[in-house]
Order: sequence, then structure tokens, then C-alpha cells
Amino acid sequence: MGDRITFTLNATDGKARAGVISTPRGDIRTPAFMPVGTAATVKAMLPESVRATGADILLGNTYHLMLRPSAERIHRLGGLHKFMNWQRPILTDSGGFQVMSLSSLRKMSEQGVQFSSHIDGSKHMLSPERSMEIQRLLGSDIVMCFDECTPHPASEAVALESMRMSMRWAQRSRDAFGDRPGHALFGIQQGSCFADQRAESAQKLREIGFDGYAIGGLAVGEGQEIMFEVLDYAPDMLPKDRPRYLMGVGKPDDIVGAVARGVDMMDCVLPSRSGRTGQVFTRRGVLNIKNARHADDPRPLDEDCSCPACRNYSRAYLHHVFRSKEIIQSMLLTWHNLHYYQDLMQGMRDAIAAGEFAKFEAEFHAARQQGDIEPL
RNA sequence: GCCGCCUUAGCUCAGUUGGUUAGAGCACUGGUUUGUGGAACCAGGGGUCCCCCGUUCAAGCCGGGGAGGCGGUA
Repeated sequence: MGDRITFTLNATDGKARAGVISTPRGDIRTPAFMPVGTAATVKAMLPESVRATGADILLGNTYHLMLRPSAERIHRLGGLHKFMNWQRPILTDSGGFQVMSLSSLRKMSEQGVQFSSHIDGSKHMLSPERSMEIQRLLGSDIVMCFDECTPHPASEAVALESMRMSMRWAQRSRDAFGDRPGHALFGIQQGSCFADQRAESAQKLREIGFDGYAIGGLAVGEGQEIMFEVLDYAPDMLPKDRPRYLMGVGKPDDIVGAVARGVDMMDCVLPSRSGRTGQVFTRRGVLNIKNARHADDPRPLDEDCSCPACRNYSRAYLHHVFRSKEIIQSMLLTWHNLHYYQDLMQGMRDAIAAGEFAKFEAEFHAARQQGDIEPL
């Protein structure tokens, strides 16, 4: 472990890439899936349990931690890693997603975005400079530029204006970040679903220069077909020798499709959120544990899964604790979903290393075609 | 025995001066979730309004009778 963050590509197979991001806090194997721990916790999971699923890195959030308990407090308490008991790498989102998701609670200007807290209504200014400061106070290993996640659908004119402002903010983020050995700053490409805008955005980010490059503004309601159309060209516009991070994606088939198109990192709330709401991801697709058909089923969610929920509990038990709103259901299903996602990533890394990614993809889709196991 | 209160969806209950196809919560059956405002949200099925008679253009609602339940009192 050196004191710089480096990216090493170990194998490629078609556009798919496998490698390692080395950081002072440990390696991140790519393609990587980053569980989302917005408020200094992956909900319903202990950090050691998240690690046990195979996660190398977590995602935290500038906006939420700024509001509560505040970046300054976390800094005084020794930083986010110590605070939440996760010593491995953390990537923090800049608050750019909340510019979109909380659009009714904010006012935007060239300078930045003023949010009214969804917790107590208090006013908080987020700018590129402030976002960099907060992420520094948190001790984030991979810092994201402050941007606007352009909503979908956006007209060409609106998308262009949004993208260009995000690029100006990218320059300001770069300037404010400065030189911080051991910490990385990632730029974020925007441009909605317009190829010329994606190209302009990528060019601008390359001119500024970043440690990694994200693809933003996707998985915002456009659907997989359009998202894949963009991913057919957008990753190729970014430097080959730096990690490419597709923000906020996605469902398992989104992830496989993204890796096939040259993406190295992803994050998504789905495995954790769905775990809490009863939706389960398996090799054979999704199932909902609350469905009545599971009530008497002694079989595990997935015979071949090695997570605690599958090793030690039946569908009938998981169904029961979900219906009963017992807290353990969130724990077990989140664990399973995160485990499944990490298994999926490991499978892709192995397949790329072996030059068998196409075969992996075919088997992935074939297993899902089968659907869930036969009802009893 | 007498007095009072109650009876509407599987459960707990709303139902205005009588006025379209009688509602809610929970339960039930499904669905949704993509850089977490989410232990969240959406949709659907389900009723001989205890029974009978009457008044009325019209009764869950008003009147009479009956049945069942709860409480009080001899």
C-alpha cells in the first residue's frame, strides 16, 4: 500500500475490464460494486458484515452527513472511517444527486445550491468549494465533483446548459480539492442522452484532469435501452487508464451490461433498499419474499448462495419475519442481496481474467430465463 | 326481571339534516424501487349495514317488534 491512489488494469475482454484500484486503505477490485451507506451506515448491516459480502469500498453522502451529524462533528470525532467503523476505502457523493432528487427543496445558481434541510428546514449552501471541504472533513478516499445530476427527460438545450454548468463546477471542484496524496478526485460526465454533449463533457473533464471519471445522469428514469445506448459510447470517451464509475446503477442486468461496455465501478441503493422491502435478487431473477407462495417453503432463497440468509434460513422463515416486520428480515435480506451483488462482481472479474466474459453473460441471462424455483 | 349502551368488510371502527355504485386503519392478494427525503410507496379483492315489518319518491340512518353482546341493578 503506497500513499497514492493508482489504477492497474489486469485484463480486458472485449470492452470489459478487470483491475485494481490501490489506495492507502486497501485495494478495490474492479469491476466493483459499492454498497450505499448514505448516513454513515449501510442500513441494517454491520460494517464487518458488509465486508463479509465481499465489498471493498462503501459510498457515503455529503448532503446527508452535512445535515446530520455535520461534517465538522465527524471530523472532530476522527473522520468518517472511524466514526462508522469501516477502515477500508470510502467514496463520497458530492450532493449532486440531491440537486436532482431534492429539487423541490433547493435553489440553484451558478455559485451553488441552497438546500432547505429535509430534516428541520434549516438552510445549507452547497457549492463546489463547500462540497470539497465537507468531503475533506469526512476523510473520503474518493471524492466526487459537485455536479448537477441532469433530470430525465431533458431537452437538448436544458441538458447542455446543465452539463456546461457541471463542467464549470468540475473546474472549481478541481481547484478547491488541491493536491491531496492518498485521496482521489473523480470528475463526472454529464450530457443526458446526447452523444455530442457527452463528448464535450468528457473532453472538458480530460482537460481538467482527474484521478477517475464518472458517468452521471443515467438511471434516472430513461430505461435500460436508452441507458445502454449511451453506454455504448460514453465510457469510450473517458481515459482508458483511469477508473470509470457509472453512478447509481443498478439492477443486476444493468450492471452486467455496463461492465460489458467498459465500466469499472458502480453503486446502487437497490440491494439494500430492496432488502428492507422484501425484494430479493438471485441468479434466477427477482422474487418478493412477502408473496404467499413462500409461507410453507422450507427451501432457501437460493440453494447455491453461501450467505447467512440462504445457509441458515428457509423461505418460510424469511417470509414470516417479513410479515411480522421483525428487524432481522431487513438484516438477512440486505445481507443476501449485497452478497448476491458481490458474487456477481466476482464472477465477472473471474470471467474477464479468463477471457470468458461473453460466456458469463450468456449464462447470466440463461439462469434468469429460468425464473424462480418451481413452487412447491 | 328491569334499565342503559351496542350490532356496518376477516378484525377494530367512521358514517352529516334520510339522497349517486357504503368508507378508513389493520389484515389479505399483487406490484414498484437505480450517485437512499424510503423498516417506504402504489394498486387490487372483500360488505344480505344482525333479522322482520312499517313510514317515505328514497332507509346504514326514522318508527315498531325480535335476536345476540356488554354493563348496571334487584
